[in-house]
Amino acid sequence: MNQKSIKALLGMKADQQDIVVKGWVRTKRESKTFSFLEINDGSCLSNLQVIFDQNIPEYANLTVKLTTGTSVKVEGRLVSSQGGGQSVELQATLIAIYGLADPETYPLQKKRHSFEFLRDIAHLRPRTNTISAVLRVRNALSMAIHHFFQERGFVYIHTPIITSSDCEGSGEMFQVTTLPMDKVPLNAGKVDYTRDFFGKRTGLTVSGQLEGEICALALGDIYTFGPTFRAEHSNTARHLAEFWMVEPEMAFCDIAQNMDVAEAFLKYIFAYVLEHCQEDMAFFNHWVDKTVIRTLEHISQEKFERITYTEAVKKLAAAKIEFEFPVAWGKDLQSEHEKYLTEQVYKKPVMITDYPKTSKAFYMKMNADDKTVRALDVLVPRLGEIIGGSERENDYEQLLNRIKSLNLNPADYHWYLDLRRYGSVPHAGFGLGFERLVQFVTGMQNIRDVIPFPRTHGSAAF
RNA sequence: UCCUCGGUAGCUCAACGGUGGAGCGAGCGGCUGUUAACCGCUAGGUUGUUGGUUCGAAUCCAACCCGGGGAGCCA
Repeated sequence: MNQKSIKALLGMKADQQDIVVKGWVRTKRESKTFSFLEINDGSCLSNLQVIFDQNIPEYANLTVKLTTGTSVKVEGRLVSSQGGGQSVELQATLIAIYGLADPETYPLQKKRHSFEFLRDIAHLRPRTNTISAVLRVRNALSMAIHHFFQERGFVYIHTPIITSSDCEGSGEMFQVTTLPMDKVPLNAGKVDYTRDFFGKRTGLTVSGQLEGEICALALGDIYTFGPTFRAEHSNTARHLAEFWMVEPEMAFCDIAQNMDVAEAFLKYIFAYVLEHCQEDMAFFNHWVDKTVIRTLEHISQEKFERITYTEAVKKLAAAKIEFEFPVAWGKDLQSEHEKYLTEQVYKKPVMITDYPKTSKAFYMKMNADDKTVRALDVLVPRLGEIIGGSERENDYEQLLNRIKSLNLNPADYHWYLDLRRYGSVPHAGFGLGFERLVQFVTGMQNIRDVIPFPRTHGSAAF
């Protein structure tokens, strides 16, 4: 027997004998002497139409048992379809059931469900069109990211998940401890971390950047791609407590080259997914956001806008519309400001650089004006910030002064400072929120629907 | 964490102080190369939880729990 994925079958010619398909029933349309099944095996969005009649064993029994969600093996012949919805279909000679799905209790129905409802049944939602398409696109995007960097000679680095370095300013950390929570050892009234597993306070990483810099200053160009954890009480459609982040770091690289890489990176990925996920992307374009394909095609060709923070503030100050939050140099750009720039003024991704030093992290390179740092935010329409990065401060004295002026303890950063004491070079990098990328590419509104098992404040089910 | 809207049948919603309904889904029957199938019938509910106001609460009030949207923080 010739076992095939549905994806492979749908590309084959009719009149193939002894085909075997295994998958799950999506719907059934039955009549007295023959019935239709639609089978999905996850290999692609499309279902395979199976036609079976009373000549196959157990026909009457099968029409009762083959309800939505049932897992089956179908043997038969691939024939050209007489109906209009598909070119080929499987004329079954045998249907065997692996597992039933009681229609009285199986939550997935042959109708549309809200994403909110599907989140409550996250163990079953990958069986839906939208979520399975998301997961296939997610997979393709992962591959695109590796392809892009590997083609350019970047080395894939695995930075630690458990870390003792709190990348200051990157958000609250989840603590990692083996100390007994009901009887925490104390020393002079404070938690005695010398008795903890690592002998010091540790947490889950909020960024692999600092370790990435270590490796970039030895290997040249590197990237990380791994899970990241932030214990923020964020409750929005674009925040997760556990998410995946891509962080390239490049030695002998300044802010301008950093922007070049970020732009080429996004364009490469968009073009890749348009080429490799045509069926899934057509689905998103039809059912989720009717502009996604046009937007991706447009962006993968257009040049990204590049402006400084100061120029952005001028643009906003000249805007004819009234903002809820007033614009002034030195203040952070609000969501409404970013939306205005990407959606009203430029209608494409905007790269903003040279932010006031007060609103950015300590490790960003200071400009000659001593007021701004070489930060880089890449903003996209609808979502806002998808990439955040910078040229790093590579001057030892400057970095030490920044650490001190922010009341951080230089001893905590001794190895980070060492990178500037020994063979320091200009270097730069950025972080891409992987789930935000999936959101942007698919048009999905809520970040919880582009990761198989979302972790957010107050929710870690499944 | 703040603001805001919501929680009623398996799902999506209506009823807005006076005996809780519809569509879809499900079950049963019928019909047709069907494909958002179609036609008929049936079942399905302590209205998120707890307390309060009232002769009477899904409806008004309070607290809590859960969810959506927005904000902040960021990727």
